[in-house]
Amino acid sequence: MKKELPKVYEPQEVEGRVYEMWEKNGCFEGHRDPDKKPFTIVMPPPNVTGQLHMGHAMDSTLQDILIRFKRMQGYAALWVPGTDHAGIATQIKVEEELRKNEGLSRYDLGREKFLERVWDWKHKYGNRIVEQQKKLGASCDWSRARFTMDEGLSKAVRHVFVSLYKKGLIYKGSRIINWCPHCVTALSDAEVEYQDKPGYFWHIRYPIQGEEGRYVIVATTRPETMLGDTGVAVNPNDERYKDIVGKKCILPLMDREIPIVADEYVDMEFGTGCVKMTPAHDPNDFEVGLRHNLDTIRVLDDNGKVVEGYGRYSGMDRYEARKAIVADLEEGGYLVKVEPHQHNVGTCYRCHNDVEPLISAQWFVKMEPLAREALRVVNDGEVKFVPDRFSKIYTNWMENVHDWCISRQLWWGHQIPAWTCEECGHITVSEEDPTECEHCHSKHIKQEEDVLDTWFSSALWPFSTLGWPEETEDYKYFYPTDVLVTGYDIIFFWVARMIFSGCEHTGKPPFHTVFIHGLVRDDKGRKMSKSLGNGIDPLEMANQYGADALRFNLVTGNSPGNDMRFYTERCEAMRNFANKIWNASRFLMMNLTIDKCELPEKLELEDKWILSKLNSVIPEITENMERYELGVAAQKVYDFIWDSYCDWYIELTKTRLQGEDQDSKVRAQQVLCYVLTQILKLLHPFMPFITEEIWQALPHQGDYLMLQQWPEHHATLDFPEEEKAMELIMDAIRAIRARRAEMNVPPSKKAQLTVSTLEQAVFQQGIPFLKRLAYASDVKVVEATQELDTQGMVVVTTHAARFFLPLAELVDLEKEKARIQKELDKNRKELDKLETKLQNPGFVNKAPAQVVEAERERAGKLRALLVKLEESAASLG
RNA sequence: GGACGAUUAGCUCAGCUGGUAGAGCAUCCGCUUGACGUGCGGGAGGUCACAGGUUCAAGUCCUGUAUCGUCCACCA
Repeated sequence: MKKELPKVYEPQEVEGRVYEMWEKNGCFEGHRDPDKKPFTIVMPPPNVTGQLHMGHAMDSTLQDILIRFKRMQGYAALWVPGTDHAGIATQIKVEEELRKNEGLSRYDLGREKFLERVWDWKHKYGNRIVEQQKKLGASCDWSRARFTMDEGLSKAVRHVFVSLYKKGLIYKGSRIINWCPHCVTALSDAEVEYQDKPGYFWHIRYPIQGEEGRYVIVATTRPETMLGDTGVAVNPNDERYKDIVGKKCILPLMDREIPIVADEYVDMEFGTGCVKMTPAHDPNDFEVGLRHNLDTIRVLDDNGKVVEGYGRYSGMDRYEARKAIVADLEEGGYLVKVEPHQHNVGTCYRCHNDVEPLISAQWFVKMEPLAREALRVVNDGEVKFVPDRFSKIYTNWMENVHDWCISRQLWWGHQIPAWTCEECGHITVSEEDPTECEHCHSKHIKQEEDVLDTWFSSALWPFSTLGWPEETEDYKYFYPTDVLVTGYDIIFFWVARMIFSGCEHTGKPPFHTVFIHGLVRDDKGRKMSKSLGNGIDPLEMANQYGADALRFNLVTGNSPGNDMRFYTERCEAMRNFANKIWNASRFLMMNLTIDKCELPEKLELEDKWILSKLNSVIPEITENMERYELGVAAQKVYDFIWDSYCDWYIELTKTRLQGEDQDSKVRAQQVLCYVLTQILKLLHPFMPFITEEIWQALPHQGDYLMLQQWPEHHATLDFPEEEKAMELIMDAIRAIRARRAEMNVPPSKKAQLTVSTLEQAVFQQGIPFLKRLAYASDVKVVEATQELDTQGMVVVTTHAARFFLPLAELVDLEKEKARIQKELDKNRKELDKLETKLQNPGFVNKAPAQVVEAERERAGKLRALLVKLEESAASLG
């Protein structure tokens, strides 16, 4: 069954076709099988309107590797894909389009019409990212794809909301929250990004009432908030201000009397020790205000403008107002000084405008009771982070978590299922839309306008996608899921919330392992971003080098949880690797006369060597995979393929393949084919396309490589003796090549070879290999004790043998002596070190026996080598 | 102010439970060896940031220092 393959692997020609084959034949589907163990991964749902970036590519690749591996191991593997409605992100995008194309705002359209537009948008672009995932080979069960605003998931959201509300874990309250005046919505603490920004520290004089000429100086970074000041605080232990506590001061510009209170919160060392209190616009002031009964006066509206009633400041934007107020303070003689000041400013994670803390009526999830269990499952190891260090980040956050603000002043999302009675004011919260107030039965009820935080629905993702709250078969079989793969950047947003939600609503943590990866950065180590324009499109890379190469690039050369830099050159290197396998397979197929791929009864030395090596690397790779050391596993596959299989084994078999012995030829093919098949399986999770394509062209049983059994260790294929013998021959080949290279002897110039050794049998077997790979025209193996006429010979030495080549005319005798001397020195030094070690009773007594034994063996080899080198030196005179 | 990560070959990084320092790229020499020049063979290049400690043995474990980076934190 000879088959011609193109000389260069063409991923573009292969990938689409292979993917379609898998998909059409249901290879990705997860089947509930009572005889199998389930293995489930839910994909972190990308934004429905998003485009695939390198971060997604890495995330998906890692998940696909895991799921393919587990599938081959015989698990009922299910990878659930889907998309997120991404409240703010999507709404902003559609609003921008609307403004650009039609000059309209969402208010012009009204809620209903606007939402229709967003759904249109979703239908138009929602599938784009799905198609992009497919290009990378993602083996998701697309028939189970979900969207966070699907009917079923929306039902889960409502169920959870009602349930938490009934337990008293959701409440509505007027609290100080983070507000984005640009997005015009409340944000949760997690959605605020703090940035160090240069600013100023304005020192302002507040006159003390009734004490002519006396005043306090407060310092602020946001002078515009003074409009809402309702007090000044000092530390109760501060001797400087003891006498003024309880007095009042006059708020400049406003001429308002505000009390001076004493509160431990104030740091005496910092600034002037006097702090202006703006309870409506600062979380700390809010707390102080509560303790001292200060008024709350909100001075900024939802758009960040000064509200009515503040004269010329009203209607000004907060920054404009800041300027005006500072100018007025200066004019009024209240401004004492201005200092440059670096401070931490909260910004909106979506639009990066400064967040304004303000008091607003919002809905919250009470976190403390939920956090308790979420901490326990991680502390008790029911949920493990890989790498482990992220569990600390998680617990640290969870221990200090504040109540979660879940209402958003948006339209796109799950509308809060709470209805306020216009007559009695009672709030009815219900899974079904109510027709009347549950308290007074009035029909005049109105649903909350706000929607829920996007992360409220994503928090339910591991179970809502499986049909929960219904007790579906999928839910019963596949839940809890197994591994969650995601970047460290959304541990708080998402992972933490999934864990407490899973615990609370399903009674179980949603997964046992959180596999965290880092960010993909550009070649200079910068974050890839739209504004920098330094993003590298994964699809472009896949197009150019193949999805397999891209995947391999993304999974090797970095360790879990660490960021990686993306180098196009590495894609190229991986493309070359794919091509290498392709050509190895091509070579095999060109020589293929068998139609069944099974091992022969009789195995040659080199066959046993490769099989034994394969046999030992399989469990290593499996273990690495199971420990999420995917990069290490990939590296081992890479090395085995390129080094052991291609550079050595294939070369070793060439003599037989091109020889006369038909049986031997067939057996070589069988072993080549067997090992290649095993290799393809090991490589498949990493490079699914090319491995499947080659496998399909090889003799095989079964339909698809992706559904084959993962390779296992076979005790009958361990051949330690043969492995060692083969290594002796390989050492010889390497040494002879090195010598020839040093002397610039081209391979075409063959030379007679005499082997002087105590391992005659081994080297007898090695003759064909020495001929082909050490460029020997003829090989003579003699007993090491035999006297040889080595006059005019170049000698190559390994610990097992000495090799003589009649190439002396090519070598400078003096240089040769120097070379041998150098080698002698090096090895003597090495042996000295070893012998010291072996004479150390500490080492011999305390080190494990096998380590000591290994060192003894090494010393023995070195001694043998030294003896041979000395002989060589002597023969040169 | 806390916590964490990084520091290994010219560059980018691996190195799992301590046991003779590795890869890719770059570089140098040689090779049309009938799978592959997206290749083959050979070489050069590291006192594993620094200082202590534990150990028979430390790139690997512990303590501290330095530099860079990230996250968290209400310092006006």
